[in-house]
Amino acid sequence: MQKELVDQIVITNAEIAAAFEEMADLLELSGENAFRIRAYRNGSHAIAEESESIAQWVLDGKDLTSIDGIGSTLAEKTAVLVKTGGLPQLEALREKVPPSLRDIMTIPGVGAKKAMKLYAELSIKDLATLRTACESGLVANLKGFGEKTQAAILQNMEIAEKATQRLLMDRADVLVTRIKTYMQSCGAIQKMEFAGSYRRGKETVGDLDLLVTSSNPNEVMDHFSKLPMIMEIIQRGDTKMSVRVTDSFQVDLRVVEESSWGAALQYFTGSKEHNVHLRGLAKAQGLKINEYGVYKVEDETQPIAGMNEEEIYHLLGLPWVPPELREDRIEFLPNAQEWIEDLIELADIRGDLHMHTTATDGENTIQEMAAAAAARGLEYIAITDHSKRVSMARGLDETRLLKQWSEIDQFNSDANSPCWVFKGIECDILENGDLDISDECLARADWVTASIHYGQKQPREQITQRILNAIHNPNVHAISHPTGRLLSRREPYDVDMKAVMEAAKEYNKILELNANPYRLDLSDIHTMAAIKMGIQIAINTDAHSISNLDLMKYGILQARRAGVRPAMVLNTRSLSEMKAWLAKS
DNA sequence: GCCGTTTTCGGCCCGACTGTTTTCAGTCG
Repeated sequence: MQKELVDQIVITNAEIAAAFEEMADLLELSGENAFRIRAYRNGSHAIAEESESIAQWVLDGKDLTSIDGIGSTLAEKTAVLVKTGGLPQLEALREKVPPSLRDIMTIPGVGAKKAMKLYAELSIKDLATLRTACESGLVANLKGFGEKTQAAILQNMEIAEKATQRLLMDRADVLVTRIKTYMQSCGAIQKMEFAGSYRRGKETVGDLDLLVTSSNPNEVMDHFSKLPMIMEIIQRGDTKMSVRVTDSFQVDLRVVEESSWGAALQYFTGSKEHNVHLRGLAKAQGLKINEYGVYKVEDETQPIAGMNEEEIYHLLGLPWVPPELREDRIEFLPNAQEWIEDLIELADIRGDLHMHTTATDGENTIQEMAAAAAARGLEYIAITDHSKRVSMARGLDETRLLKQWSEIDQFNSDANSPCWVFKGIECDILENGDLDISDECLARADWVTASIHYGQKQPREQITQRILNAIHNPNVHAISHPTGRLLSRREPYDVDMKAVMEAAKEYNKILELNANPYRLDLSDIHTMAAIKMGIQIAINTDAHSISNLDLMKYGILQARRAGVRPAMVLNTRSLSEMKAWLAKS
């Protein structure tokens, strides 16, 4: 590929997706055909989910219509976006509909129709003018609005601003545990489960969906309404109730009959894409699925399934699909049945190959980490403290590192040691692409994982080349947190992951799936791409304390979302297999 | 605008809740 072409790739998948999402919003505001709007949203979603650079596809002349949800029109528009950076149709729509109306649509209870009505009747274009109009009572006078709507808009405006916040998985777990514990004291509840993106193990959670079975919904809802952390009850009907808890976070409660448990659990677990696909399959077989059960189209009075999820999937000729896979990415592929049962589980993990000690920025000693790992059933760990460039963490130079390794040798030689410790290092990849520890020293390590901590803002080619340098070094076994993202905090480095993966494949190097809920790096999408190429991954906690060893479960969740099986993961090997692997590489 | 074992037209998941309507539209998930 010529240099000029590389320079032209300025638009990311996320930017293309955002353009189509804006098209969809503006088309919706213009009152366009709902299916056309959905087509743009689906296209946006498909491009955001694609792990390879779509811009590169366009420049390589590859056929975009091979992506599900992209037809000839969206393919053409994508090409225009890539080549010109803009889209004439989007510009025209922005002239017709003020783009700031999209902000108004983020207010709960205000959709396209209401936003457009506010604009047409009162010239309201943004949140500020809307607030003024509400405060002066103008909005309540509009046909179809009224006092309650006006008050709700005022109240929900601040929520709209906070609504972009999503909870990390560990925070969501805390909420879930607290709510579950509280709800368990309600005698009217038989079954209870959190559904939605939480059950699917998504990297962040936008709200919580609590599903319960009971023959007395009112008693359940009364109990729920007394949940100590509730700030506001948003709505309450016969079977459904929505509340806002601390930090504006929304929790939905749904009460169903025991006979609908499976159907409701399936329905509310989602994702939307998975459910649309599933209903399509049902329809093709003359069946209809809703949250109450599965029905024959010719007789909708009596459900033929619905008690549990298994019977619903089996009725459609499918294996039960674990919630983590329900994103309509790989779970409906013809061979899914073969590997779904073999999906990785926490119990498959035999070791942890990334953790820190008191020698750098960890809170516990080698001995303490080893004992805690053994207590969690692990056979081995690798101690991978920081190298000297990471001065903030008091990174190790060669002298201190060799001293730590002799300490580990001594630890392993003790017959009473709780688990085996590999002599490792998280070696910094310096800004100039060199490694932070000499090759002579690295050659004496059992396990070297390389990662970037500085110069994260470097241009794509430079960052990518640094990681490639590390992969090319024969002493390096793995790349840790390959994209450097911190969820809700920091964007990933501008790195060409396709090039990284191709090099990892060629040099037989490991890519880490860092299990820390802030990182989850590799992402599920990148993990999926990596295993498809036959790259081995390692799922590690990057623990800085004993308790951090428990973060492994979040890495497992993401791996399951990517369809990872135990054989694809280095640290599912037994100690003897692991030693043999390291001896060869 | 997308898509195809009902294939180039005619479908596209569908039900609950709220506020406003007096039988339903808009919004949400």
